[in-house]
Amino acid sequence: MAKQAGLGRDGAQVVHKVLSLLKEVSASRGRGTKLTALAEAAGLPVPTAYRLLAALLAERAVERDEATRGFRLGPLLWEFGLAAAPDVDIRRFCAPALDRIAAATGDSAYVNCRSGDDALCLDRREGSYPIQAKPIAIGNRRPLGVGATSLAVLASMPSNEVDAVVDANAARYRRHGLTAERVRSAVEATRARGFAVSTGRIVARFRGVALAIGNGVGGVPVALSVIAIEERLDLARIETTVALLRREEQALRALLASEPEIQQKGSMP
Amino acid sequence: MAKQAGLGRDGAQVVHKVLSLLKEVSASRGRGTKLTALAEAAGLPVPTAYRLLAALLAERAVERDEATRGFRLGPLLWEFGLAAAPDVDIRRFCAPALDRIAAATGDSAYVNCRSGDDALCLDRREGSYPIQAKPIAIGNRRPLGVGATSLAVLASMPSNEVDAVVDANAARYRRHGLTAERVRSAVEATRARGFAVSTGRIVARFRGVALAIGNGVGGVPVALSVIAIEERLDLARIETTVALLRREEQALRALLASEPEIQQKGSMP
DNA sequence: CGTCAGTTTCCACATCGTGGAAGAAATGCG
DNA sequence: CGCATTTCTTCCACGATGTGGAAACTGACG
Repeated sequence: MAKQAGLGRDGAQVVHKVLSLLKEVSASRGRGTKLTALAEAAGLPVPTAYRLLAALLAERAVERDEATRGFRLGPLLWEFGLAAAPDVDIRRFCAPALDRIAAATGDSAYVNCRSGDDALCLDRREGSYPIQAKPIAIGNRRPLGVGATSLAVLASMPSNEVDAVVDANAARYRRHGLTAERVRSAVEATRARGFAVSTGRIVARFRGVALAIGNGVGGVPVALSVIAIEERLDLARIETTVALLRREEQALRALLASEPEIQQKGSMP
Repeated sequence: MAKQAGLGRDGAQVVHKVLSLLKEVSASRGRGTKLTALAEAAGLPVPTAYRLLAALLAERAVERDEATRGFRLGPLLWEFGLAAAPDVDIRRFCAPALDRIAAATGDSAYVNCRSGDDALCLDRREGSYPIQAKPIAIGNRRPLGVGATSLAVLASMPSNEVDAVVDANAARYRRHGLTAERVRSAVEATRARGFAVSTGRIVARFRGVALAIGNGVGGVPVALSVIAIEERLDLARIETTVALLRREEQALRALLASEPEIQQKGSMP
């Protein structure tokens, strides 16, 4: 009753439900996400989510941690991933820069890219500093605008797309203690400032700074970031870190400009 | 009308249809598979396949090659793959062996594993010989029993599972010029012989020999293979190649026995 | 042993997907 | 070229299939 759109939608809404669920399953790292949480996050009634997840479970598209009863993505999706090598390998393209950033700062460094209405963690390097921020693992996703890296990605997109995405995500922001309004002004602030910092307390006690790579890599919005505990990322350190990020960003941008078409068909080695 | 099962199946059959389609999309390499072919292979009416694929297209789960009108897996699935790191990294485990095999023979070497009723190409090395067999790319799948590598995987499985799989695949074998009968006797022959050779002409002018790794890696049936043009793989050469494969297989088996739990959580580096 | 959050089953209802058929496009062939 | 053939896309009446509220169940915790 009262789906979301009342207009002549094109068929196969189940596909959308299933993929929403899978996106939520891949949203967080660790021992998996509980049924109830997934259902709520995907905007589905619990029994519906249950039925779909049960079907996905039978096909090995998701797994269930017997201890915590949490769902994670299953081997079938990993297998599909093998066959679905991306046309532009953003990950490989950014890897050297990531290495240098993590080495220079000693903190965790991340690359995120846009994936629909989400930011996706493409890669990560752990620095040498004893207290590491690992709130996000490779493959995790969160709504565009939630968290420093994600916000940097969002802010680098054309304004009309930003509007569309923020509207689409409006409901999801609540779960992160945000609103569409706050995200919109955070985008403004990011653009004015030239880089992004964490919006609110996404993960307590951690702070991040992030910088988008020009207007994307191969048409896909991308951002680099450094995340560390609050105490460590004080104003002075933010300044140095941003300078470092900007240097790497410019280097990557130069590379983009020189190479006619960034390396194609990267497969996953 | 007359689905396949008439019994009180558990819900969400759409999930099965969607995943069948995706499996077929990932079955073959190259510029993508045509709608009609996918529909037939997945056992769905064309309009149904069309609707589902259109929905998947809108969500970036599949892409369409504008030139050939063929479907391939899309970036969303690659992204899911990032988050769905397998518990046992068979690929990494077999990599050194693959390297050695390809180097020693000069031909293409493959690792396949079981994935449901399919064999999945996990990894591949190209040898130095000028004429290379590349019928199969990483991530491609075919029904268990079709092709040397796939047959070796199948034959290494317990007999009751073999029966179940062959029954389930019966309809699909036709599309490869095989029957359940022929596959069953090929399994017998493989077990008697100790290794598998290509069943019929899967890919014209090529021949393969394959050997399963004991009874699997971390519970998953796996096989190694070498594929070359027919002329090259004559009887004498088959003997040498099998000996080489067997040596590698024994080495891997020894490794498995020594390591308590083969490397966990391999992610995809 | 009672409470509660999370999970699973149930089932009457109607929505949503279904697939045959027919209309468009694209492709092949004479 | 223009007709024939294949492939793709849209349409739509039908009813099977998925839906989701409610209720039973499980087991963790106090």
